[in-house]
Amino acid sequence: MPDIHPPTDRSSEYIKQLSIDCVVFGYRDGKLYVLVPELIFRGNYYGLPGGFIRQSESIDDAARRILEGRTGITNIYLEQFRVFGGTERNNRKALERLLALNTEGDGGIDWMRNNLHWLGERFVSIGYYALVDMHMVMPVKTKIDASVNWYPLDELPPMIMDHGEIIGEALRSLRRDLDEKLIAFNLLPEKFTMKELRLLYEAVYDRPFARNNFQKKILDLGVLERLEKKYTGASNRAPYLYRFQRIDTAPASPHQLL
Amino acid sequence: MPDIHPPTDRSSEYIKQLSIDCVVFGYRDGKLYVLVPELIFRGNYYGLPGGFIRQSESIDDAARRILEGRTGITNIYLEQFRVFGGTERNNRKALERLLALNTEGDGGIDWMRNNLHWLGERFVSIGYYALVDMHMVMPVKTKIDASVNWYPLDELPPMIMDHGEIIGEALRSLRRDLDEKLIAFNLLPEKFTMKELRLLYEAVYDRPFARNNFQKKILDLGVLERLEKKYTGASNRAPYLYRFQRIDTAPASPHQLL
DNA sequence: TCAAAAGTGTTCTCTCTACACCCATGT
DNA sequence: ACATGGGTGTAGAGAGAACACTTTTGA
Repeated sequence: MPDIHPPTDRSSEYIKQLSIDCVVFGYRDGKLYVLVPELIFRGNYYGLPGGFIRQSESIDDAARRILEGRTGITNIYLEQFRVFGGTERNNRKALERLLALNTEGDGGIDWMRNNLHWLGERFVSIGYYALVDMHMVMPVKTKIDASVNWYPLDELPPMIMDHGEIIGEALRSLRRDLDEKLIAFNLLPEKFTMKELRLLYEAVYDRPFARNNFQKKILDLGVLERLEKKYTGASNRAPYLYRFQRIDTAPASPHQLL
Repeated sequence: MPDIHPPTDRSSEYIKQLSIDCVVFGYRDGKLYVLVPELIFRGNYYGLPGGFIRQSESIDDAARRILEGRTGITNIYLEQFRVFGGTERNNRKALERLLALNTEGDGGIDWMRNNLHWLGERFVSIGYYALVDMHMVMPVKTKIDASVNWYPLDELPPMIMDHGEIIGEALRSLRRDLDEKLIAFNLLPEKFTMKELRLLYEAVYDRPFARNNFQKKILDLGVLERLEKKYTGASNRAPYLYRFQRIDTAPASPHQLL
């Protein structure tokens, strides 16, 4: 079980009152999903995966470390999208109440109780969104998680604090960036059909795209490589598989090309 | 002389290691300007106007407070655009060197020396850009400024740390937002001619816009109110003045309408 | 009457959209 | 053969760019 690298006695190892919250997007079968851990408190509390920033690492590195710990995959596509800095972003009272209701000596609970002086302060949080291939992710619990699961965007559990709003802002940013930065491919497996890509776009923008026009628009971008056909056994024409165009011999993942 | 509200003995009043840097854009005579204070150190050091976040205020409020102190105007259009969080963002060595070279007991120098334990840490900084009507601004020095002046974008002085990069990112964000959010009017006086607005666009995007097409595009937005003509005394047709459309009777500044 | 600059209209092109048609595949 | 769904082409609508022309103003 990975550590979320929280403050310990050496809490000065981390920047105080500054956190990172990550909205991890995944895609499967026509739906966008978000990776949401359930907290160990009794009573169904859900919060975004997050963490803190070490004195010796950049905020981007911190976000990457936090996400690699939660997803088990490296080289994640990450985008900083907004800072949340309202004065109401303080956990002390809620934490004290929850800790009073959760007295058993669970590791995570103990840890939070020991670090309440730190965790109970007002936090400014930097929002990152991540795009991952859901099939590559094995969600990993930290010691403060009861579980970590994927939830469709339209069936999110009630989120603590402003984490619901953070997801909303992440989606707005994703919609703004998807076309411009050509990052949709980070949500798909290496090989995919045009229909899969189109359904992904429809899931992100929550609207239909005309089949033929979408194909033309995407192919005209000139970033896809057409591969072999995909025979599914269905009694219809087999679609081609495509791959995001890799530049020369670089064995890079898509987002590094941009 | 306003205070920049920095840490004092009661440094716990502020969030540590977290700062705000502001890129204040102004426009005049076909050029974009940025408000840049010169620091009191000998040797021409220029840094963005910035400050810190009180425990009792949101980051947006902090940015507003910082800017109101520097410009003397309220109701400033503000946009958070990015966080800068590299590990190299640490002033200690540079500060110690500068303080050693500036031994006279100036108020600002003393204050920095007294707060070096605080100011010398690594800082994560939230970037805001502001759009103001240059003619309304009376730049105000804080105790660590030697002067505060407007500089055209293409004649910026050498900036400390990563402040040059911050300005570049602010401009990129401004270019992305200008059309989408209809915020150009915050850079102009209340009444302006179509040519002034067009020259502003040309300054922001550093490219020409066709006169007639620009006029059509802007008027088709339906947000401008045509006022009386502006007689300049020049021997040519007098242009109309326009005003950003106010909604009903609200005496609001433009950005509040969005 | 003229030059300068503002206002306005027209055409051309390019892109996006909608509709149509053809092709491959397994039953 | 036929239903199903993928690939491709074409005509129409709309946005944007280029060009032209008219109007106003003060010398």
